[in-house]
Amino acid sequence: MPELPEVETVRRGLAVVLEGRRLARVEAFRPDLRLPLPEHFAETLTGRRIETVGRRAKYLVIDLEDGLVLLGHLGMSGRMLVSGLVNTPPGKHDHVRFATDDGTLVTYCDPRRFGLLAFARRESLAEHPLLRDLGPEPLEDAFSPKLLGVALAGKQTSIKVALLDQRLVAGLGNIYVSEALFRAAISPLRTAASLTPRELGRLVPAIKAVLTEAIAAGGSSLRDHRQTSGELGYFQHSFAVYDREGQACPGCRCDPARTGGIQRIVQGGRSTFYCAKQQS
DNA sequence: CGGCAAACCTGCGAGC
DNA sequence: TGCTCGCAGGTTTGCC
Repeated sequence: MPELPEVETVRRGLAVVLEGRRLARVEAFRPDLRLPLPEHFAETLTGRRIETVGRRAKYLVIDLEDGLVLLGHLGMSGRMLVSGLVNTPPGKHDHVRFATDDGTLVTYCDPRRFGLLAFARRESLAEHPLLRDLGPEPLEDAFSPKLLGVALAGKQTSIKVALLDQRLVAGLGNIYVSEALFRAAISPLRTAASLTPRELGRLVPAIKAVLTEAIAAGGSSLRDHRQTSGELGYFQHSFAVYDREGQACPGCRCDPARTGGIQRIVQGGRSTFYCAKQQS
């Protein structure tokens, strides 16, 4: 899955081929995604013109004519792949195909089916159940140390788990939380409410920087993420701590064989990676 | 409300 | 080769 940078990479790839095009043919091969595919999914979309391909948090937000909005979430393993038209049968995990009026095929593929496709209306988008509780976009100027401080106030959970809560800030996932906390030199074990203004002043720019750099790299490709072209992102080569248990952290000169290097712990049921020497 | 485990589903690598 | 186990970019639900 895709976190914000991966979804943004996919959004950009889709925008190039979809914006201004009309959907000539839509085929749904199975309806049982995380949420059932909407009734009359293909018929509703067929013939409609796509205006813009946007993003909110980890959701793709595709605006079509007449105020119809298609929401897409890639879950853990979802992909949107762009190709020329083919007449081959869909792959085992290809669930939906969208063909445009100029001969482009977009295939939604998701082996684990944790992703979803849903309809919304433009005029009530912010109130849609999937979007209404989302916190601020971390790359917008409004996402400031002060705003994050308010969101974290009173939270006795760890800062790691708090940053994964999409209601507090929207778009971070397991990779970029570990990476941002490393950059800000803050221990993932700290209580959310315990961060000082000074620390929040490091954390917010760290979040913005790591997301921005990851978007520029086309996201991180560990197992599933692909750009719409099928190419790999390459930000995984820039990880400081994620998936690097036992290795030396880039800021430490200490010998990982002696200090244990980067630690892996479990918080909220998910792996956290950090350097105990640099993060407190 | 908070916190945590389990659930959803498939695939892959490690270890035996 | 083949089995089991643990783990995976997410989110929701149910229980205490």
